[in-house]
Amino acid sequence: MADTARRPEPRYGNRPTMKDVAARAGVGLKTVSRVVNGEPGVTPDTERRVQEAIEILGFRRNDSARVLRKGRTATVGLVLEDLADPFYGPLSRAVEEVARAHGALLINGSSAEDPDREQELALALCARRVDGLIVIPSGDDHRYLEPEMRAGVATVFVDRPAGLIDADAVLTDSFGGARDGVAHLIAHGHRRIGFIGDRPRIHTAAERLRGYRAAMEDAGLPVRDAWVSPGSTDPERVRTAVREMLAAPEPVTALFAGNNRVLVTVVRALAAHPRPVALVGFDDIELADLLGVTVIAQDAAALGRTAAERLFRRLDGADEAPARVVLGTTLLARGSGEIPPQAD
Amino acid sequence: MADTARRPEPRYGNRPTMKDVAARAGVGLKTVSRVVNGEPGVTPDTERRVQEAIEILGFRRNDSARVLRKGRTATVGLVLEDLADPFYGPLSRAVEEVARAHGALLINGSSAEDPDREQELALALCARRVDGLIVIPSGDDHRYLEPEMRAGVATVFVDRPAGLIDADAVLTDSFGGARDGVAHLIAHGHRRIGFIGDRPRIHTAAERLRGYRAAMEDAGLPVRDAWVSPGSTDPERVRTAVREMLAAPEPVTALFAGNNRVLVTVVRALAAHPRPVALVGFDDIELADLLGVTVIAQDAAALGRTAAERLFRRLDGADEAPARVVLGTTLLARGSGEIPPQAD
DNA sequence: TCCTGCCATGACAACGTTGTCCAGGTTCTA
DNA sequence: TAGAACCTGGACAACGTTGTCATGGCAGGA
Repeated sequence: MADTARRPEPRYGNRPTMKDVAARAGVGLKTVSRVVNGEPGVTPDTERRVQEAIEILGFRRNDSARVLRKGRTATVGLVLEDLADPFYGPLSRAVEEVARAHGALLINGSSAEDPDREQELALALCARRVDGLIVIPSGDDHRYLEPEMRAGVATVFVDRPAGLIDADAVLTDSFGGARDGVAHLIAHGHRRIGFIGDRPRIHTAAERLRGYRAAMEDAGLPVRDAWVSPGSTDPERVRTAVREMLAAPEPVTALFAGNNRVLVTVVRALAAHPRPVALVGFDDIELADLLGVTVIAQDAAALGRTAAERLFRRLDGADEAPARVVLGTTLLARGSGEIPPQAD
Repeated sequence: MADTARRPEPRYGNRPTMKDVAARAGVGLKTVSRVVNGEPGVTPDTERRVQEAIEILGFRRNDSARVLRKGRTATVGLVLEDLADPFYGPLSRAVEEVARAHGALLINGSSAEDPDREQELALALCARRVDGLIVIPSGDDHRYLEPEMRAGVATVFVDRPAGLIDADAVLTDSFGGARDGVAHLIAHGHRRIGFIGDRPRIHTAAERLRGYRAAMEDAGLPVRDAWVSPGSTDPERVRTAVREMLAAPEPVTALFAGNNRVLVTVVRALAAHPRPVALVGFDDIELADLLGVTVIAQDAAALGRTAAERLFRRLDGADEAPARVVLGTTLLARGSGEIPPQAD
């Protein structure tokens, strides 16, 4: 027990190190390092002996130590809102593919739309010394990241811009998309259109609401307070909003759903409604084609890919000024958005 | 330039270290460590001085170094098939929540159903010395993980069992679920039922096919070769399979879809078909309720949670024998599975 | 034969942190 | 007041790897 007295916990289950391999192969430590990393300057015979020792001992290089020495982790962090949301799956996957192409791994975590949790996560990732950070912000103040960014952590924001700091952002044109969607409804004869979105705290939600108002204004149409939901993705509140808008003194004949969560609930609510109501949603959702739901589609994978590519360009030394990239949307007409206004 | 000659790359962008903080605060290195880690034995006054220095320099502890020293990374790896698949989102998220509750971060990667890529990823995670590994296997030989597991990497397999090694596995009862689903169709009068699943290489796919055959046999029904698709989730091939089964000499009156990918394609194909065809699918999918699709639902989040809890029990020292946990399924009757057989 | 130069190899320090141990000072007790 | 007990603080080594540099052997040319 004496010789392990200084080793309170079995480190990594007492794995063999390069030193052990070197001893076994009867070579120096650095030679093992050379073999493991495929560096030149090792005789085939020596290499074979080292490889055998590696095999026998079941050695695997400890990348923690490597990282400490090299100063690069080959890891990027992704802070998103909820990995379980079908919108973020493809985004995440796209980031992962780009990272993989650059030999990097991905650590990701969900903020659950909680600014404190976002900060905690992002800073934990910085403590791990990720080379870069991709953040889908929940909060609206990202000054806490300034020291990190100054210290060299490349950072790109996706889906929503950073708050109170100057940083790269890759966004979908929420304003334009919503305006197009609402204009589409107006073009099909609607004059009283309801908007149900997420909390206006969230940048995309605010932008989409702004797009809705712009389209109405462009067409010279008024917007009644009763036609705009206060904002929440909670199914119960969305259902209430739908019910109230359809029962208002000036009832809406069409609805615009501000994101995928809201959209599925609205689709369900309208399915139970006797009178046809036109509907356009922001975000495509699976099987929306079969249900004939017209949507403003955004490309989640493209968001992720674009952000990741920008991140790696920075990591590869590009020294561009922070910029905002805005991706367009696509209107997919499938029926629900082309229903004409129905009399009561 | 002389003093940086030995430093070819700016490590972590030249971040301050505890040494720098110590110098600034006029204390010893270890005292900074104590403050940072909230260890006792520091006067309030000293602590304040250190905190100030930390603030001014923008110091953040380098967890890479910490990990090297402590031998634990507080990180678990998750190897899944495709982060973009809506089935894996909730699973991933559930794992993340459990990890978070244990103070660990999650590195995840997609194998894209490629055994080599699965191995590459899993071993890369082991090289990073993740404390534990959760794997949704793509390959059917996991002997490559044996040295790692012996070396102390806790490993739990999810959704599909490990191949050729003895390890924990958390599975859904694919056999029972499929048998129940097919029995449900039989109970509604069907005698000629088609099965379209994924490649039988995949354990769950094989089990579901077995469940289908068992249900048919239990009912004394024959299974024609033409009723069983060779297995692929490729939409084109699924559509072909549907078409051929409906046009076979003994055409099927009902279909069983082996997973969510197959199911959406089958739903689309049947929507375009003139005659009603009964359908039950494995895996619930969003909006399936509105489309009236009867499914055998499995709980992806429960899979992830159960696996992660088992993993952390092991990390906390539990020394149980590897076991297999099987979670049940739920039949959700929504209409498509209750359509009676239709004459040609 | 001797020298030059190259090549394979290894010794050593350093990356930034934490665990151990010791020193010096203070407080309490006999 | 001496001694013990305690507390704060710091020096030092170690974690496992990689970059730098030195060394020794060997081939080739003069």
